[in-house]
Amino acid sequence: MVARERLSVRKLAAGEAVFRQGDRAAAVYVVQSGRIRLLRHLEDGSSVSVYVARPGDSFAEASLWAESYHCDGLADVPSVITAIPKSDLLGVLEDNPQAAMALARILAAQVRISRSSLELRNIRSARERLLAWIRLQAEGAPPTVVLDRPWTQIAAELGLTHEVIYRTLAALQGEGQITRTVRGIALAGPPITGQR
Amino acid sequence: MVARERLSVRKLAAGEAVFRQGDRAAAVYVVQSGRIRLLRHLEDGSSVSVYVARPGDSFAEASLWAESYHCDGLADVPSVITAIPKSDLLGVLEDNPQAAMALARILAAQVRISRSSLELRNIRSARERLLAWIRLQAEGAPPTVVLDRPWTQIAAELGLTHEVIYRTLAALQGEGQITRTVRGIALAGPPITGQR
DNA sequence: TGCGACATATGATTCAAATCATATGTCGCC
DNA sequence: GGCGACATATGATTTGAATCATATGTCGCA
Repeated sequence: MVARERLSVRKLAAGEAVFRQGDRAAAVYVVQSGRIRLLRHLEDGSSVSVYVARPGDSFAEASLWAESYHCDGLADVPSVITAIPKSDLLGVLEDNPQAAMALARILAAQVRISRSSLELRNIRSARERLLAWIRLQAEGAPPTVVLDRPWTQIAAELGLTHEVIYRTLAALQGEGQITRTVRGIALAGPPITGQR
Repeated sequence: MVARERLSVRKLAAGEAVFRQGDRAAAVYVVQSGRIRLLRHLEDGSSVSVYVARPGDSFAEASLWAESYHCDGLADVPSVITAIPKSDLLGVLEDNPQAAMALARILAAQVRISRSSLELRNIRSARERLLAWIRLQAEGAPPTVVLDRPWTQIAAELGLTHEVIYRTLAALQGEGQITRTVRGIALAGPPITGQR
């Protein structure tokens, strides 16, 4: 493990940036509390959310081999994170195979997450895309999924406008496919068993 | 390195499967020649191409920690691959930090690739999406990009129908934005410099 | 050499999501 | 407690990609 003295803790207000796209890559981070969103900017001014790190998650691991960050790291809500300086981490990883393997495993998981988003994006129909997303959320966590962010944000993550999301939610509820509460949503019908 | 005897070489015909979604995960692979496509199946019968491995690339690294493959591995063209049995590779990685770090680095690169596809998918307009894709291809490799697969396949990778791709190509060419040759495509205007 | 599978190409039509508009609801904060 | 920012919600209209149709071109192969 890295000596505790080297780890610096940062507190961030909602909307504050951990780093900006193009900044020199200096550290890998772990979320203590709150939520950090990685946002990539496109030339036309729009942006994509590529990852959302929650408590316990690390982010910006790729900075270990990159000169600069290739996306913004923004706090969605007030957050506390730990920064692990790049050089320190590289040192530990280079003579600790367990640690290096743990990192590889984390990265493999991220590949899977990212590919899942891609899979979701391949579903053309807004209705089916949203349903698939809800099923993903419900997997292993039924019966009611509690949302920790507004639908507007979820809409953007799904690559849909919030208008379609609200309309589709209304339609699905009308059909009895889902039931909604203030900050929650539940699938009707047999719950998904979390096998795989 | 893994003893040569443990590595088995497999030759695949075009269309042949290295493994199928759901098969027990037994090995990680390296492409010697040809091209292997990872294809994930959706419930509705459609599918997404999540990765394309070319000579020198490894694939199915996540199988190291997974019980079973979560996508098909299909040879696009006649291919030769090397299989590295999971247990052998785990053994090597566990007491060779350099190897483990190399794996982490490969995985970090895959995260970036996958996030790039996601970025591309976020561009709504077929025209802009295609242009962005061409720019990505052209990056560092100008002036003419030689295509090694038909537009129909590229269309699917981009999440567009081949009809729109052909129409958009025709339009872009008409505007003088691009020039096309039999198996090639070139951007008009100042070439992209490969800095980053 | 000729058949079959598939890529390239383009026209016509449909359709679903984006866009534009607008209203109400919620919540933090001065 | 009232103002402003933003989420939720829904209607009307536009638009661009999907779909359906069809034709020609290319290439491997029997």
